[in-house]
Amino acid sequence: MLTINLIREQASSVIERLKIKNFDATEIVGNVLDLDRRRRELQTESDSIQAELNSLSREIGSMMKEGRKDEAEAARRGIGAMKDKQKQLADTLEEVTRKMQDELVRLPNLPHTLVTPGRSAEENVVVRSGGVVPELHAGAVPHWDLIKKYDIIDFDLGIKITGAGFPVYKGKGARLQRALINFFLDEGEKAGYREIEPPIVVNEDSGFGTGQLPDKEGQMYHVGIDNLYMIPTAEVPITNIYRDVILDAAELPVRNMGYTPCFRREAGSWGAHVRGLNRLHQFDKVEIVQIAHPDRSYDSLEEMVSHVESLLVKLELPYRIVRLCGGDMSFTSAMTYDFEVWSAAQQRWLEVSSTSNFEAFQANRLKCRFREKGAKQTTLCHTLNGSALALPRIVAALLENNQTPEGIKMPAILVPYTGFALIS
RNA sequence: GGAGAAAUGGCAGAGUGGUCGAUUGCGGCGGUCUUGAAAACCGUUGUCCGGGCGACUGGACCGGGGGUUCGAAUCCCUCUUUCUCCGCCA
Repeated sequence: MLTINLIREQASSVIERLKIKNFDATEIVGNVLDLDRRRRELQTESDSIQAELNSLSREIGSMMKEGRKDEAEAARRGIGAMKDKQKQLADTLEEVTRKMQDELVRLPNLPHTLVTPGRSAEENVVVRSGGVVPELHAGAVPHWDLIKKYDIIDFDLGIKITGAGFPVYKGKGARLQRALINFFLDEGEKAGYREIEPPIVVNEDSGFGTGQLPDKEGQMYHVGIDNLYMIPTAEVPITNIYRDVILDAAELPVRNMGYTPCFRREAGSWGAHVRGLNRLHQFDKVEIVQIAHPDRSYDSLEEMVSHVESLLVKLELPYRIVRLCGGDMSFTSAMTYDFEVWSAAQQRWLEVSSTSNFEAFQANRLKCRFREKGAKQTTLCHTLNGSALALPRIVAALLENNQTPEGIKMPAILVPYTGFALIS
């Protein structure tokens, strides 16, 4: 959510910058400004009547104390009309404030000035790439065939137990999951992230704090009986640690990470290109989260990008890093880097990480602030997060790119974690 | 799941209808003293929204929401959470 101050002070620049995201904000900004003006007028009026009521009540109090009962009674009778007026003003104020909030949450975050315009993923900017695209042997197949051949991931069993999109990992397949999770967490710890094991269901306040609610309600599994949501990413619980928190500037940046399963309903997104591990309802992911000082949040973003990149290098996967164009960015992001690995058997890039700076957009909802030493005022923090990494497509790429007639070779870095060098 | 008790500022803990945003202690910050530190003493110390160039000033908040009243931290309703006892249990 953008701050009202920003809109009040820089309305035209807000509208201009949102055009990069192909969003016409003219009408909403106009409504917000009107409602804001209205809100402040109402508050001024309401406050002054309330002040008068408060002072009258105090007078009545002292009259009672001094035993001037008749005077008190008279004053009491005169107050009714003023009370009604105040009640009405307060109600209107509440309604106008709520309307303004409703408008405000419809505005996407402003893209950073480096973000280029564009309509779709084709217009994303490739920042750099690395790794070597492998030459596959004749008869190489996509991962959905490999997992059957070696009996390491079973979709049919998942369908039996739960439903489509809930795979069962078996034997070396399960061991590979655990190996990757441990590898990612160990690397994260070396990079200065504190490990968190959060709850994987969250309440409504948390869903609102990171922006999943109310908009993306349908994307989350909802446990109706207790009104809890299954997390779509560890970003939700880990970022919400800092909801309603005021940090010291010296603590920034805060670096946390966590492994969790992630649950996504992915309503309506099934079809071609989502076969096998490419899109699931439940998957594993290690997420890194930073809370940063606004002046240094882009340093944090670069640091996170380097960290994610180092993981792909160590896993010896061919990858590229793209900076999303305005049209491909999420509602909440100010700048996003996507990481894609080359899937040799599918002959396409698979997105394995999305690393973003949300600036103060999320922090404003979360009320996550910091205070400079000695300062009276608080300022909104910047929040950032990135996948480091999501497992399924990494597994898909590892299986496909490393397949040989003898079996699937594990990258050297993983062998101590898996306990085997070959899936055969 | 059953019965009872409770929820107040960073923490501890007063306050049961009338200048209470809230006594006090601890912690934090600033100062005096000291070569420095400690101790002692003095001062200061919540958040949010308005008005004002500013000095300053109005309002809200005592777990959340609603109600009674001229007036609510204090009374009533409701939800949530915590604690104690019983039951169950990885």
